[in-house]
Amino acid sequence: MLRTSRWVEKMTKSEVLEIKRIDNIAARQVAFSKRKRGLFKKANELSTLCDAEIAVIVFSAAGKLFNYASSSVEQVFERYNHLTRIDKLQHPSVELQPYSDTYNHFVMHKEVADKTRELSKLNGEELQGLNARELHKLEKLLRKGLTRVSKAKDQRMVKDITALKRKGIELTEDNQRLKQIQSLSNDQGQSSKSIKASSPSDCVKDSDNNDTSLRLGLPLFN
Amino acid sequence: MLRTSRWVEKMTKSEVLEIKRIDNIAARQVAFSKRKRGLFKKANELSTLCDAEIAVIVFSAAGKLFNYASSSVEQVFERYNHLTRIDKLQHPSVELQPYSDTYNHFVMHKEVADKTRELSKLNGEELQGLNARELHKLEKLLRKGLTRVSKAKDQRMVKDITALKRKGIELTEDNQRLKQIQSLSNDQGQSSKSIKASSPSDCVKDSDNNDTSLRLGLPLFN
DNA sequence: AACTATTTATAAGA
DNA sequence: TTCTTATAAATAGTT
Repeated sequence: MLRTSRWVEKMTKSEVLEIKRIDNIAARQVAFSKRKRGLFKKANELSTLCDAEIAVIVFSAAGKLFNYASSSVEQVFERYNHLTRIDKLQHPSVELQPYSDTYNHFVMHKEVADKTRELSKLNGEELQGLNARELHKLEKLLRKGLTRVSKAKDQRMVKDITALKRKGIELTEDNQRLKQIQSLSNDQGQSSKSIKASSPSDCVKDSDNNDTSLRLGLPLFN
Repeated sequence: MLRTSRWVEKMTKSEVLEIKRIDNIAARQVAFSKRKRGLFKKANELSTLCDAEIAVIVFSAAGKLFNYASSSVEQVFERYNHLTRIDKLQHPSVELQPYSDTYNHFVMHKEVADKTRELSKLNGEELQGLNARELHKLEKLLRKGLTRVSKAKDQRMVKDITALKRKGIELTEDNQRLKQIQSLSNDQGQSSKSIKASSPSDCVKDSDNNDTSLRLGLPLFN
């Protein structure tokens, strides 16, 4: 009798405390506040009692961020990424699950997705998963690194182009002087020859290069 | 009497349940296992009941990783970084703490360090915090993005340089022809004039540029 | 791992 | 939000 009545009582209670989304907004907010506090307290106790490094990140339904960490969230992130990336590189197959905890059934199906996602990221393909803001951030990072590396190359090339232009100007000037002199010569009686050859390459090979010629030997890419 | 005895009893118990590191290794491991399970359960309940997105990352004293996440750890990381970076950029001063939870006293001093670290990362300085693997990955990413963006610029500049060189060669050839013609003229009796002016710039302004001159108007950077 | 005594968390109500 | 209280849940110690 007593046994039965207690069992019925328990069933009734467990229905009340069923773990599913609380529909009443006010009740949900109150529960969130209380349980969040409880969760952080538990995390802190576990960390202290058992010498564990813990981070708990919570986003409320409204999107507000709360967190607890025994050290710092960033430090835990780095440690996590470090470990899982090594694991993922060493165990790319899903079967070799390196994790074992009593809540694997919550985590398992995510781990599969996470691994494949992580791997494809590592391969540098499939950046589609990243949102616009993430991509923007990546782009800015790329731009920043790009700037430094390409600046050196640009400077080199600009220098080359400047030198070539300067040489070209000098040559043009020389050319014009020569033409002037020639026209003076022509005025003095000699008939003119066509300045331009039919093909410039005709005489490239046998031209020995003096100091105004354009064999600068600029290394474009080294 | 009863009251007093219960109070004394409670004091004794509370000493036993004091939150501090458990020295006995076996007891600590058992507690870790039990409490980790409890923590993940609480996290799952909070997530389900209150529609919250949660990640819990736990490193045991031995360094083993355990985690629970309502969605995925990576997803929560991204959301966290997303939010905190915006916050940190908008509120660089320590006084404007955007977070309010009951465990701020655990988190506060870390947030200061985290913020400065995060900011300096965004500024592209102090990449020292990243390990070799991270840096290598970043480097590869940078190289990849760099390749695409700088390829266009390179092609443009190479084209410019090639064009300049070609023009220069043509000019040199013309120059040599002119010199040849001039030497022929000199042989015919006229005394030679110095080809080079004292300063080339002397005649730059009044030279009207013909088709072989070097006013190409190449846009190096637009 | 299972049990139990006890503490702790928390839902409901104020 | 905070307090109170009844009750459920977690867990330390023990087996």
